[in-house]
Amino acid sequence: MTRAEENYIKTIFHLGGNHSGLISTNAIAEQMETKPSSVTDMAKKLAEKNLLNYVRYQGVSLTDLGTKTALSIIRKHRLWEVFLVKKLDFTWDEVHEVAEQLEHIKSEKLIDKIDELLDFPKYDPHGDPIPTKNGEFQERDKQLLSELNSGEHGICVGVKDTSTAFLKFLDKNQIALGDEITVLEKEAFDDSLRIEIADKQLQISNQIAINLYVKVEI
Amino acid sequence: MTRAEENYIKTIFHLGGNHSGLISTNAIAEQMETKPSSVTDMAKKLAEKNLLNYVRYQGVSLTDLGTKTALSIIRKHRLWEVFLVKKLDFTWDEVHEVAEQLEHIKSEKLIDKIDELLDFPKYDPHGDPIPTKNGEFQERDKQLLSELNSGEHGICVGVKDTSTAFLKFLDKNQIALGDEITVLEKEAFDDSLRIEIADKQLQISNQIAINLYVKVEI
DNA sequence: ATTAAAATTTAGACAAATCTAAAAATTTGT
DNA sequence: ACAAATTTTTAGATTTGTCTAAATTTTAAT
Repeated sequence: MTRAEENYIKTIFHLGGNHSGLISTNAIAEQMETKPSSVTDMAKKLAEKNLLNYVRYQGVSLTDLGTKTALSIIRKHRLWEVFLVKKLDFTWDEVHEVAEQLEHIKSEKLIDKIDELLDFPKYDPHGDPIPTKNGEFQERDKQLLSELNSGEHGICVGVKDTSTAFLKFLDKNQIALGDEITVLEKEAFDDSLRIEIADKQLQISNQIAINLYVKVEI
Repeated sequence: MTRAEENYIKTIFHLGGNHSGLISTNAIAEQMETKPSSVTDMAKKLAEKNLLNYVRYQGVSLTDLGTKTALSIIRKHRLWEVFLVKKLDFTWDEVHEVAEQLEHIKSEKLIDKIDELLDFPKYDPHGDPIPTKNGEFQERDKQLLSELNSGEHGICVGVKDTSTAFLKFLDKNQIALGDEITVLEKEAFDDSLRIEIADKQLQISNQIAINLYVKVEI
């Protein structure tokens, strides 16, 4: 597989192309910052290779082979991210760009050894789950912080937005994965939250709360 | 720089393109298993970018910029090789193929951190020197085992042939970098050698001796 | 010094991945 | 339901890196 093909497969997976519905040419083009006509060309090519189901004028979905391929690429991406943070002291906002390159390295032995070196991590630095070698993919039970009500609390387990700006904001405010967050008050007017984290109180906007995942203790 | 461009620059460096003479189109084509006409095209392109001096019908040599670029790629290649052997338990015959891919990853921070993780190694698993970040490149004082006479001895510091076949042969015969080798007898008829290594005696052909580098103690 | 052989370059073609502009199909609004 | 708007596809062009075949230049031989 070429790098371009792998990038299409990965993007389609992230857009939900394995589930019921079809993903539109436009949606893919927008996500990949390319033109719909380019997507059409590639869709035909990948359908030919049995990686996609492609229905003209309707969109695409991943075949089983396509899904397996996507999971393999995502596995590599996330393992490399963990490697960069744990072994090379990269910060969580620096890893994406480099992992985008490393995910295309072709060597099964390499990625299995990296997995072993890292002691088989289950989540990447942003809290996203790492598929196993067999393509098993366990989505963590989580919800957005914005869905919590006053008095409820949870453990911060991931971010939705992985932009540098957002990640640096979290660092600055000392919000990290694993921290316990309690919602003290929810302001009805703008949906901002007053939260307690590590014995400190903090006021955060809804924009922050809809990009932080928490796991609620039962 | 594209991957193809980087591969040309690296190959030209290995063919000695920084030194006095010009490297022929044919030599490059043969080394890269491509056609001379393709090399001509690329030579023009790289000359345009000030990486090569290109004289029509004569050949190419690297400019200072080209040499600097080549050293940067070789540095990455060799550091990744060390990483694979030291951190991921690859054998020295397995590393080349993967390092050929990893050397093209674009991130200065990444390779500097790998360098640091490995504690700034000076030589790769085949005994080849690793250029510094500034492109300093210290060739080790070494000679071929075949150049030694009876009774002389040296430390094994590198291999000329890095093929799997040769490296596996060395492993099988327990010849490793750092071992002391003494030439007991040189057979004039076929230039084969009887050597002593780690208190064991071994008969090796000239073909082996011309591919093993040793450093002679003064 | 010519000529034959070898090496090198040019010209034209191709595949991959992309684009623009025009055509076709689908969706939406009334 | 049907015209308008939107989406998608097609057709044709472009770039990168490659190839083959023909032409050119250099080298080697007598």
